[in-house]
Amino acid sequence: MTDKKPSAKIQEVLDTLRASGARITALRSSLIGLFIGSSRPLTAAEILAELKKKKLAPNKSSVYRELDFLLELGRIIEIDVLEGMKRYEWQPEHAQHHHHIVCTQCGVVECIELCFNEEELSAKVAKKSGFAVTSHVLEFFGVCADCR
Amino acid sequence: MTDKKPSAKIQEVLDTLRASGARITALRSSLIGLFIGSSRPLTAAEILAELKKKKLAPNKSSVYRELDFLLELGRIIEIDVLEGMKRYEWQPEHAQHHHHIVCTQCGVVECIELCFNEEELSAKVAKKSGFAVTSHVLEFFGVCADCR
DNA sequence: CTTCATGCAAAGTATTTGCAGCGTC
DNA sequence: GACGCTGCAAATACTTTGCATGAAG
Repeated sequence: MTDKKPSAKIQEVLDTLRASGARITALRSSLIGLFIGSSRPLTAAEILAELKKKKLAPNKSSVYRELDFLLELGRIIEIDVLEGMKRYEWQPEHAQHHHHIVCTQCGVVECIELCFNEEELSAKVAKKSGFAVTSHVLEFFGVCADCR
Repeated sequence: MTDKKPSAKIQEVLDTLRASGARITALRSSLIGLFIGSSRPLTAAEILAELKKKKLAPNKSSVYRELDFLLELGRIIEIDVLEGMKRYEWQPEHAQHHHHIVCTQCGVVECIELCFNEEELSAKVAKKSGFAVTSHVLEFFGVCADCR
């Protein structure tokens, strides 16, 4: 699968959704566009603000419901970097498991990929705890280059 | 420093607090006792319930304020395992940095110590992101032995 | 014209704050 | 008796829900 222009990518997603019986509404397509165009995870408040800029101004309930919808389909995932609110991140088809680093000064959140054996670590944890380990969360905190 | 009976340990903590000007109240000593006697991180609601069992039934504001108090002193730390509420964990004097595993069925939270080089990992992240990495959060999810 | 999606207002959950009174030292 | 601590009620922040209306297919 080759890379596509964002607009083509959005169209592809919308087509798939429509084919599965979902309606394509202004909120839905704008929100998906927003996610695809964003390299960072977004909060509900940020989404609301961004959509307002685009003259959409949906109700917050609708945004939360849309997030639930995309979550259930696995199109986005929920992440939590201890800010007291959740962030949501688009999952490209072959999304690689990755982590985030949060600037404790300005709050910016960036994605990072790590190259260490997380499988092995999970296996260790499973052995130690007796749990069947299904997932994990690993987030870093620090001060970004700009804030230093 | 040798191990002490919980009650002796509590007394020691209370003495230090008193010496620094804090008052020793029923809530304060019970809460500290609760933390010292618990091997797992607690939520505000759990604390409230436990104290009620001990016929204390404090107001939730007081519990939250007491948690803030202990947090500022570094006697407890805040942890977040994506439950929508915070957990608080007692920090023994030479507390070792560790992690948690949460059962996605019954919600039980256990502590685990990992033996892998987290310093090294943080350094890698710092290099990759350009951030000055100050801390990280690593939590595991799975199904506990009882729930399987 | 049938569902799915939306707006609105109200409720829910976790936590915080202002303030007057009480308890510890 | 001074000052820290407490209860209470109200406020805040984020998210969820019920219900009637609206729009996509």
